[in-house]
Amino acid sequence: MNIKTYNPDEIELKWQKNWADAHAFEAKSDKSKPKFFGLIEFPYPSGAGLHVGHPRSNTAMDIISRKRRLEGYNVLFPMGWDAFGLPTENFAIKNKVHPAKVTKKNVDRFRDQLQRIGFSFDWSREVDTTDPNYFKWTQWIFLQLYKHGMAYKSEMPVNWCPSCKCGLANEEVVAGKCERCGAEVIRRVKSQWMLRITKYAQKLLDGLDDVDFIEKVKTQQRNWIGRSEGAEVDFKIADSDMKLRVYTTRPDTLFGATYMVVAPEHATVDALKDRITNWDDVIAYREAAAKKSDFERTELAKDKTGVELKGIRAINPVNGKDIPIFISDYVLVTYGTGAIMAVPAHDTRDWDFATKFGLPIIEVVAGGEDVQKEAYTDVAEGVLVNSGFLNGLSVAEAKKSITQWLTENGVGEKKVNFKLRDWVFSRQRYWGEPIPLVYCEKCGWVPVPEKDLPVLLPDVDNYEPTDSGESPLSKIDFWVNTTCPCCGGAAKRETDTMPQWAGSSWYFLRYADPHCDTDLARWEELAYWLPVDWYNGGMEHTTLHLLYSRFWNLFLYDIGAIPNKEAYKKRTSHGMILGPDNQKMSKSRGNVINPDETIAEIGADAFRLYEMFMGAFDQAIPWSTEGARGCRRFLERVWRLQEMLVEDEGVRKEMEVPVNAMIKKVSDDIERMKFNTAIAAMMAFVNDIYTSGKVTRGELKALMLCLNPVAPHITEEMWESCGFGEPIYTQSWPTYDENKLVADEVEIAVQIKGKVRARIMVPASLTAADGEKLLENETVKKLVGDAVVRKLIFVPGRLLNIVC
RNA sequence: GCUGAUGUGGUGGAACGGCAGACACCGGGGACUUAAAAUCCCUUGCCGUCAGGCGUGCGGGUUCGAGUCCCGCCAUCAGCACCA
Repeated sequence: MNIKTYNPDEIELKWQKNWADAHAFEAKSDKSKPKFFGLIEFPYPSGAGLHVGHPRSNTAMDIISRKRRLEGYNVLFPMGWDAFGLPTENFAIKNKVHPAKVTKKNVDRFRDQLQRIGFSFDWSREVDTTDPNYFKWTQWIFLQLYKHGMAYKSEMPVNWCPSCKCGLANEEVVAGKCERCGAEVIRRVKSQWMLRITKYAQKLLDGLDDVDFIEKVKTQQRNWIGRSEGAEVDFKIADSDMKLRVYTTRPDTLFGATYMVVAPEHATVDALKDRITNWDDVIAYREAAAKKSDFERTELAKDKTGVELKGIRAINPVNGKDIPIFISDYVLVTYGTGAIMAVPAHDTRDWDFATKFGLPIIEVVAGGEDVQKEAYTDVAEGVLVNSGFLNGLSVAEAKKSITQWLTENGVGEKKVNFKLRDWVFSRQRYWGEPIPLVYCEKCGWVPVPEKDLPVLLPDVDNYEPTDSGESPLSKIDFWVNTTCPCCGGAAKRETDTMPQWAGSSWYFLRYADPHCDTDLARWEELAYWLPVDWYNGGMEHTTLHLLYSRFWNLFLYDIGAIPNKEAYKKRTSHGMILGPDNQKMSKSRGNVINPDETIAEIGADAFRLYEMFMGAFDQAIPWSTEGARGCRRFLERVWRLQEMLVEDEGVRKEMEVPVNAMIKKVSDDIERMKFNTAIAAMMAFVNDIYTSGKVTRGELKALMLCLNPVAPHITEEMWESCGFGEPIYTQSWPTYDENKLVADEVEIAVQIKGKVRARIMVPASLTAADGEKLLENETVKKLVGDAVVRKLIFVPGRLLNIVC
């Protein structure tokens, strides 16, 4: 047989065209088949093009999707573009082009790159968040949120990035810096649209119990939502009718509260202004605290500062003692009630503060060391002391008892708090979805009627951000000025746009029915395709996109807009690909690997193979150009199997175990995302064939089917040139025979007291009870010698351990 | 500080409590070549001439048997970080 040399360029382009012409990977409308919806995060089409990180997640889900198709599923594996966003806008401003043009160019480039890697996306369902037919529904969802009281405008301090000239969500601030540009974030009071995600805190938490997310994703979301159970307690202000309410998770320690602390901005401080004798100090402290950025506030965390509010005292409701009140920025106005009771004996921060200010430390939970030297915070052990009717109780019992007491006496109650904050949803930017509301002097905020959606962006030349913090849209009079849908009078459009997270918060729903113009997607399509069966993506989105989109999905379910409660059934995560120097890839380090160049050198199949073989899928791995070449070498070896092909449709007796073992290993490992060991199993199989000197058609077919999801082009080409029949994408996933996974004879290790002394061949049929028989084996006899066998452990197929 | 993860050859990494280092990369040797590349074969944890010994971050423990389980440390990475 005359075999051509392996030419990936040629065969890869050939098959990519074949698949496209045959619509091979389009999801079928046939709903009688079981469905599989595989999803990966749609990319932001940046000007830089794809990097080698993208294909890791894509290839993994492509492999799973291709396997599912062979297993008989109706598969939806879509791709789209999360195309609104700052870099495009900045590039457009700098180069004086419209962001829509930049987006189109970038999208085309991304699409070409993805197609060149041979992903089996259903391109007929491509979505683009900047397409008016798409963002019409993003705006529609916003209106539903608004109508259900889930969107509100609020005058509040926001995280402001002075470089992007834009407000940021809490989730977008990393260590006090802007997630995108790295500039120091400052606080700025602005009127912003907010989404009431806090109302869904409990549902977002509960939903995690019903889904199959990898544990670290669940943990991170739980921590971010930050539920805590405790109580609110009222402390009377002495000689007045006023009360100061605190939140505590340790109501059991109420007898140990020796002072109170309120956040500097707390309203009660102003209400008591006339009675505070050191008001100047209070003002000075407040101003100093306000000037600190969030970053400084955390940096100085260990060093507690504060000012006592002189002239006023609070009364501890449980024992009537009067105690001093301080302001300090270690208490946050945004959490709980913005005020705390301080129990220095059992809280580290209170202890630090009390020590610095010479305040009394009273032990109320016994069991620790000296509380004058260190706070005792253990809640599991420890017994209440110095606490009146709580004495002798455990912490858990005391919590229950005191909470009941507080409720009965009308001075407090049980309370659940969350760390989760509402979502700042306004951006003062041009390249985003306009918020579909107008402001009318007479009617207030009025939603744009749904029939008038989408609200399009005005087509103008100038959309630079303003220094005043207003959106660039605010300068475009013809767009801003409109009529009130309610009274018909003059009104102005909202000029803020939505954050980039808006479009990505529901895109998975759109894939079910991407061309629908009557709904965000038709009910029956959603009912069939959703939820997403398997969603793979980056850990960096755990508390951003993944949480936001779960929130939108839960909300849409609650208002009856969609049939599914949780968005994603299963979530997994891939590790990052690092540069060859083991550092995060970045332009400035100069360690970025370009996928186009790699594919030009070794081909898309080898590229895909290496992306999956390089290491454990969920761990960060440095790129190795040599390793990638090794994968090309493997494919060359596979290609040359054609020269060794013999006319035999079956599997040779001696190859039965290798073939069945490979099929089992590959089948199982793909499901566990252990792609590296699945590939290793195929390599081992190819090595076995080379050792045997030839390959039958039956053996080669098995290999082609197993390898196809990872290296689809070369396998289709070989399948065709060997005359194996219709293309692989129309075939079925191979099955294995349980009875043919082990040979008749197996090698086991012989150990004496746990140390390996020899290896012998024994029949595979031996069971654990047959250990005695092995003492008759010549090798074993020699090892044991005259010694008395005291114990014998035989693990069939593995080892014989003799204790003597 | 809290939460989670990780620690195995020169490198990436394999190992249901059962033969540590599968599968690769790099390196070494050989074959084929006028030569090189490609390819094929052998070799490749460390120490030792052999016998053998030592080896999975460190120290203990459980077990016939521990990379794996338990206790106590150390280091690295990621996320959160004054959340009462």
